[in-house]
Amino acid sequence: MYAIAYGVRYAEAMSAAKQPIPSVWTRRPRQKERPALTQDRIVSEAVKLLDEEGLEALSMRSLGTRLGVGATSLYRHVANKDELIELVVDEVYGELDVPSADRPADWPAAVTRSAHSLRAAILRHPWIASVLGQVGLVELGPNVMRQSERLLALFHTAGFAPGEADQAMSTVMAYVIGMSTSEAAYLSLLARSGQTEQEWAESLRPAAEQVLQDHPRLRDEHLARGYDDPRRVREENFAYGLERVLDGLRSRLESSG
Amino acid sequence: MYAIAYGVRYAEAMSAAKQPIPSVWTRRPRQKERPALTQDRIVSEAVKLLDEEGLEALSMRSLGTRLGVGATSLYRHVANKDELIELVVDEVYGELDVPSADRPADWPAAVTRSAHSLRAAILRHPWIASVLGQVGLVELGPNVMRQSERLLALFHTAGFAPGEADQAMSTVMAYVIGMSTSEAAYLSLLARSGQTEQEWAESLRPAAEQVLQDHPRLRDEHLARGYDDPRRVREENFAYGLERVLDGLRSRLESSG
DNA sequence: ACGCTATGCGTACAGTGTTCGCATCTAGAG
DNA sequence: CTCTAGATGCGAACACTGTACGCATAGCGT
Repeated sequence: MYAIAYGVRYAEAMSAAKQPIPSVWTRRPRQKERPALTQDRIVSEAVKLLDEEGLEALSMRSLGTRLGVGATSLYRHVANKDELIELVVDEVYGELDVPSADRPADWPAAVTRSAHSLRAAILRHPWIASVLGQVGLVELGPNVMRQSERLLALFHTAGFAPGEADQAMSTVMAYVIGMSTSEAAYLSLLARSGQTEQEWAESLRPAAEQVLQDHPRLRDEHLARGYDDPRRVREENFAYGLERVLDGLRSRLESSG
Repeated sequence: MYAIAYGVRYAEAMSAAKQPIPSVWTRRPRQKERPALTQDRIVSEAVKLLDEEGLEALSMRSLGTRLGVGATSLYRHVANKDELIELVVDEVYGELDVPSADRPADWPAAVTRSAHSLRAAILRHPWIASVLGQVGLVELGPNVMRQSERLLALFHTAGFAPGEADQAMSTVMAYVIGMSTSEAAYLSLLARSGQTEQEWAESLRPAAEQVLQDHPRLRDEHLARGYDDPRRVREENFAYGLERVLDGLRSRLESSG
């Protein structure tokens, strides 16, 4: 498919070369037709593809096609698919909104905002749940480092000592990632099923109730909130846990400083 | 390979059938030679394969070979590779040690123990990090439900109201999973590199120090504890965060009850 | 005008998950 | 003991994957 398109483009270039005034046409035709394949373009197109069609739709060939390029051309700018995925993860971290550390007393609000921003990014790109576990060294990505540095600043100005600030940050990050990736995995499954959440829940209800009969406590919890708007429930659950985590950190800060 | 083995077995059965006393030999030869392919056997062999050779070594064919069986035979007992993975995840949850809810006051100790047990299971099977994000509905697995029910009991007897106990449990689970899967992902990468952690750290040091120059706060944190035994550091980090989470939950319990 | 280097790409290969239809084995009924 | 129905194993085949290799080309510096 792209081979045909390329053939056409190539023919145009050839006929243009026959013109007596080559300078204008031969100088940089490439730039206009194809904005030059670059790592940035590959990565951001990969994110788009992942958002639109999900993780299993990302292959080197499909990505190449979207960029009007052969699959193997990508390997000039990216070592392999794993590296591409590392880059994609770092790209997503770039979307975070971490406030700068101004007034020390505001740290809980600032961390809360960062946490919600991370959750939102994960839910915007649910495929990241499947991918986070495969990437060993996220920590070295430039965006990850930039945002970590900013987040760390919040904990430092809050009064956490060096050596402890990192632990506090990791605690919050672990909570947010754990909570959000589980949400994202669920939402991915839902999306793959093609149903709305209501339909899905309804079709699952008989099996669920069957299996909840032997688990009274799970059943009680389900009955307590199982019929509210699920999106709202998820947000409340996230906020609840985040408050507990921040409470725990705050009390530690007060008792030690 | 297994085709040859099967051929031999088959020939034996045929020659045995010629004997005048067939009863002993023809009755149930199958049972002894091959313990009958069953879903349980498939799942537990898959776990062994994953532990020994890692996630990318798990294919239907390789798993079949280990069981002395063709790849496609597995599909009689398992719908999918995805389903196999769901089963495998549930199997791992079966290893958890969640104390039963006896004395209400002991809940922080009991939850702490459960948390460490979950972390240990994840680190014993590091591949689970890569796989957790792919499984949408872990919650319905029988082992997951059993352990959740037990964990929930801890929070109920602690005094958390129905509707809140689930939130408290999710908070702890999210923290533990977030922290442990990130550890596991790192350890998987390390294992794939074939190096010891010291070698690995040493070979990474120049690049790391280079990149830490522009991030003074990350650098400080690194210098504060970067030279201790990394395993110990990870355990301390985990314990620190867990204490904060439980503190937050405890203070919530005291202020509302 | 000429060569150098970076870039694109077609081909090929080994390996994947999964479907299909055929052989075989096992249990139970007559 | 025989016969049959259903469960189980399996080889071949298909569409698709990531990626190594080598050749063609483009654009730049001389």
